[in-house]
Amino acid sequence: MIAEVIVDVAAHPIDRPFDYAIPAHLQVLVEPGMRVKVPFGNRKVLGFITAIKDTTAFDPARLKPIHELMDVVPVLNEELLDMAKWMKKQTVCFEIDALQVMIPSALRAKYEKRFVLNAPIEEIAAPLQAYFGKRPFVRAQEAVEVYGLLKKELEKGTIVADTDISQQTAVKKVRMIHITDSLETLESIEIRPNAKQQLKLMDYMKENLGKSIESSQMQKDAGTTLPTIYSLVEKGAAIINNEELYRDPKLQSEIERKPSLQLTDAQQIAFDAIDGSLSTSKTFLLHGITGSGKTEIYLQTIDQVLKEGKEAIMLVPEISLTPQMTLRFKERFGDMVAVLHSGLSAGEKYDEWRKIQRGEVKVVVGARSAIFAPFRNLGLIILDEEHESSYKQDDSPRYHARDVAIWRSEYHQCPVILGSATPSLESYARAQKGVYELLVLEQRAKNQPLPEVEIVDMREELRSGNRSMFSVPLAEAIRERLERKEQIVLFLNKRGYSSFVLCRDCGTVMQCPNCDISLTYHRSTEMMKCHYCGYDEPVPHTCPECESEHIRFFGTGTQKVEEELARLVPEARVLRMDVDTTRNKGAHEKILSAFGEGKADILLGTQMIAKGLDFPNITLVGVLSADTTLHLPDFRAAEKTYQLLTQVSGRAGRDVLPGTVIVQSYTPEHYAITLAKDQLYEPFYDREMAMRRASGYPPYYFVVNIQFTHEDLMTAASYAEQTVSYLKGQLSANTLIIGPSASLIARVNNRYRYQCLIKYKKEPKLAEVMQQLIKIYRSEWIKKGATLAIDMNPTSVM
DNA sequence: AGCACGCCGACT
DNA sequence: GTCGGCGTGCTC
Repeated sequence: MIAEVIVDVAAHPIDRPFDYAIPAHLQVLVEPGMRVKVPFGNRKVLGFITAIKDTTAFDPARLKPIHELMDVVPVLNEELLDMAKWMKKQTVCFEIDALQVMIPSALRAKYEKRFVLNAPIEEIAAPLQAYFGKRPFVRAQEAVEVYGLLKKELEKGTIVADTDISQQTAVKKVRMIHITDSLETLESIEIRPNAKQQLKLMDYMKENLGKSIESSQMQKDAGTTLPTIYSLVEKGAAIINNEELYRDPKLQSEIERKPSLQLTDAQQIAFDAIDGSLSTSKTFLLHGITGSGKTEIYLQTIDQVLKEGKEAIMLVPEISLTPQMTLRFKERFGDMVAVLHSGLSAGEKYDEWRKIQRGEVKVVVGARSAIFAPFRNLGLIILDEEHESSYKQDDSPRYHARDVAIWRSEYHQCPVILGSATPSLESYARAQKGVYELLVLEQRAKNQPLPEVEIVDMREELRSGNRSMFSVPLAEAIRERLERKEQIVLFLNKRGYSSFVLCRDCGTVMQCPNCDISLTYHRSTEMMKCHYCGYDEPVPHTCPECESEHIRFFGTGTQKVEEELARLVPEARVLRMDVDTTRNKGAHEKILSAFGEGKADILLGTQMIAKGLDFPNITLVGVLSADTTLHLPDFRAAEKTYQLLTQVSGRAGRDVLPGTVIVQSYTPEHYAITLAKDQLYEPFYDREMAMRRASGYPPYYFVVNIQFTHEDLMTAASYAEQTVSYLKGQLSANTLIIGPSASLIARVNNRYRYQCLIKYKKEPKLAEVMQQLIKIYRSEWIKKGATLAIDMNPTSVM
């Protein structure tokens, strides 16, 4: 028997199966989808078995045997193995990357170099002996200072180098003590009268007959020690056992289960349409304005799927995976739900994943990667807020969860629901063409009116002498709400709004030495930081160029707004929510719940507050500048602005109190802003589609972005140039090839970035041409230190 | 990607 | 003389 293995080496020449002999003792155990340790060249690596076969095209005499089997149960099933092959083609990634992204990071390999003793310890140099304590090895990291000595031993063969491979996080185990349920057994046990500890523990056990208690807990409760427990275990009072434990099993039973809500007529129509197609691979686009009750439709559809004995995946963007959201699912489905989000530790994610793999849960709620949940009998996939760009992974494998969802729906013959108040143009266009079935919810579920939106022309404000970031109407509205004890949300687009340091004498803005981007001022740490490469340095007191002391912090970060707000309304209690204040685990939730409890009047934040904020007392939403996303050099700028404004407006007036939204803009006449005012999606769609058609962007054209980086500007440009002329020769005449041009941020980490763009409608040879391009890159450019990244269907082209 | 093999300059 | 620089080639 021979196994095809995809090894854990992400490199072009390695990106294919390698055949290995399966040793006799493993032959009954091996299955595709299991992880194995295999010899590869002169080292050992982890790999995935993708197939098992009887013959090989390779010289059978030179086959190496699998070194070790890592799993008893495959971590990937046949569906996911097939999908990896599809992803490799679809996204131009390494198959190993596709496989790795499907399993929890805890299962990914950890390689650690070690020096292993290969002779009695007395035979090695004396200074080295101390490094090996009782262990037969030292980690290479621990022994850097005696590297020279080690090298000599390596030559003698008294020490050998080795790589230890393990998975990153293990299954958590606890020592459980199962006390016998028979009082007679306990009473028949003889304990010497002077063994006070044992007698005390015996009393404890008699009180807890038949119970299973964690040993640490028992030690605490009974005031005893582990050896004492062991002595009673030996006498037959209890059984000791190491057992698997799920990390933090959030006491499901404490969450009160809640029944379904009554659907409105509109919800019912949408529900019926989906319910009638549960065994087809149809894709539905559920277009419902904010607050129209999409979630209730999801919940009831999932309920139907569960009744049929199938499973469901519910994807949400990471930022809207709030405790409120997960609570809602747990209330409905109890312990049938696993939740996967970035706030979990690797171990916790692994545990949630195992619940799915073992069939202990039937519903998964999670961010992008939850689309790979190893369900076997999938009945429904939902992508809420389907337009969100976070559904596309921005490094390899650059997959879009929507595409994976549709692939899985075909595999399982189950429907996909794409839900959004502001669908992506791609999805809406498909719905128009009848590829997806469009379902519309036009009314808010509680029938509240849409909030009133006022657009303030900031140019007027400037003209009338108001140079602050708060327009007169916004400032007034804020004061008014404060008086009425209502709550306010102020929203600041993060992009383009980081604070920087400017010298007022020479005009210098502090730049990152490694990247073409200005450094961002971080007040909490008093550091200047580069958001691209991580470079940081202390805030200077004088200008680094002209040594002037007239330097000032410029720009409008949330911190800056906070300061100005303090001058405007000193009495207001302000909560700030941005990357700085939410860095710690759970900080996000804390801020939100504090705001919900009315501990602050104003919530000030970036994108992350645009989602899932559902508090009845919010009656004013202010958008400080709607323009920042609008003028980015990206074909999706208008779409993103429209989506953001709609999303943000939806935060106001969600309950009985009517809401007002004030949007400040320097280009208030732009259609993305005027049409978002009344949530006129269709007109926006038509306008934007016309723009896309004219400029040759999705959904009219497919786009591929190819980016080069190199230490030398001219080299990067030259490879991009060569690529453009190569592509022009290979691709069809009506395909547009744009560039090469420098990327928006032309240098990151001291590497120059050049890119070119392919826009095509039909290009049957594309995959092949990309493979050819990779071959050229591999055979020539890679050696010269270039990198190449191909992004099929990028969400943005900046 | 790693790692070994292999062929030329500055040190004990 | 040797240590070590990184070019080249291979990995079932």
